[in-house]
Amino acid sequence: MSVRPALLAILSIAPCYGNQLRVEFERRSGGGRGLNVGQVYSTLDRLERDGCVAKASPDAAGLVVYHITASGRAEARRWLESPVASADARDELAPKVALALTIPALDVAAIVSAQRDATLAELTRLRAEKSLTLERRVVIEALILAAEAELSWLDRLPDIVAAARPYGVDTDAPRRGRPSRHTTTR
Amino acid sequence: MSVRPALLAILSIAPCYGNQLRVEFERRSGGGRGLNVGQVYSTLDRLERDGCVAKASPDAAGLVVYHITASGRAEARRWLESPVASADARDELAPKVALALTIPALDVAAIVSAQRDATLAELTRLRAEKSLTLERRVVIEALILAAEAELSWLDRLPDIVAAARPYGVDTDAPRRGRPSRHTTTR
DNA sequence: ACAGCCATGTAACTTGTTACATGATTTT
DNA sequence: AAAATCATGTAACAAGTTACATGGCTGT
Repeated sequence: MSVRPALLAILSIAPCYGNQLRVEFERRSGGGRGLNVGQVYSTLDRLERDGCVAKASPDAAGLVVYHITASGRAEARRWLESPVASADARDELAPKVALALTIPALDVAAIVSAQRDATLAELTRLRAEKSLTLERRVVIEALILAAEAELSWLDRLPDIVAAARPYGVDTDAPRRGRPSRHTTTR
Repeated sequence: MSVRPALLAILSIAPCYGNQLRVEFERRSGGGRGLNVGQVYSTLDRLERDGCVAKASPDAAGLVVYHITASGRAEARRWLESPVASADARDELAPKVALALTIPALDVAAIVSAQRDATLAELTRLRAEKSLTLERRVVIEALILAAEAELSWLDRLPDIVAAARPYGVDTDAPRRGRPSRHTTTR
């Protein structure tokens, strides 16, 4: 999953400092991807340069907290709400939905529904393609099967969520990796 | 699909010049990905720096032809023969197999078989994972469905190839995009 | 002749990745 | 006190992407 929009999405929940973002990223995107801290800082630099986040001076504990800006919040929402392009959907979609599930006050069902539409459209397009070469046919067949699997997964999502979260579990605010004496997150 | 090993694999068939590699790459990897020529040249620079290819002086027609070296050939073979890691398999595998199908004297069936073993092992591992968090469960489910789709595709491959290539079609040597008066490829 | 493509590059930029340096805090 | 971890960075590099400059060749 691309790092930049994901960090922005996490910052749209609550301000975070650098290393906290790494922890939250891994926790909320379903693991499977270790994120190097260094990349968090360089991504934050670019986000700040682009006016998506603002850097606060180190607080009493020496932590450098970043806040999201209005334009950053808009970019995060755009990313969350727009379907993943089917080309890179394979490794991009599931972590994104996992992350979306941890964001409060977000209509994940609508996002999933939009994604379903997009994937179905793509599947139709793929099936209609009159593939000429063997190579193309081979690739098309893989894309079709992947799109079908993606649809199955999208349809199965409500059950997975319901099974894991019978009543509604608090997954709201970012937390520190290890408790410390510093000011708590909120 | 990653560009570097793919270019190397093409060069293992026959020497090529820069723009020819772009054309061959798109033709042999089943389309779906336009490759910028600029990237071909910078990739060739790195390959030359790493001793994988050697640059010839411009020929009579002004074309700069690259030849693969022994170590480049070894790298290409390693890439072709080793299964794709399941993390990035989704967009990496199909184009790679498509490309492999266009390489003469290559045991594609063995490659596919090795890939099948790897994917099956991965699927078993995924199913065994005791996912704790909802996010992880969501991702795992997507990976399982994708792996199953991948297995279906691998199993269907012989039929696809047989259907498209009843007798055996020549897909050997790289060719120029447009015929020209220059020396032909071989 | 002129438009368009072929072919070779170069430059600037984005994203991702690893390794390292530094200091503070926490645990043992 | 020593070791491990937390936290903030920096530097170097790999890979991909786009845009542009240049010159030659081709087709109309």
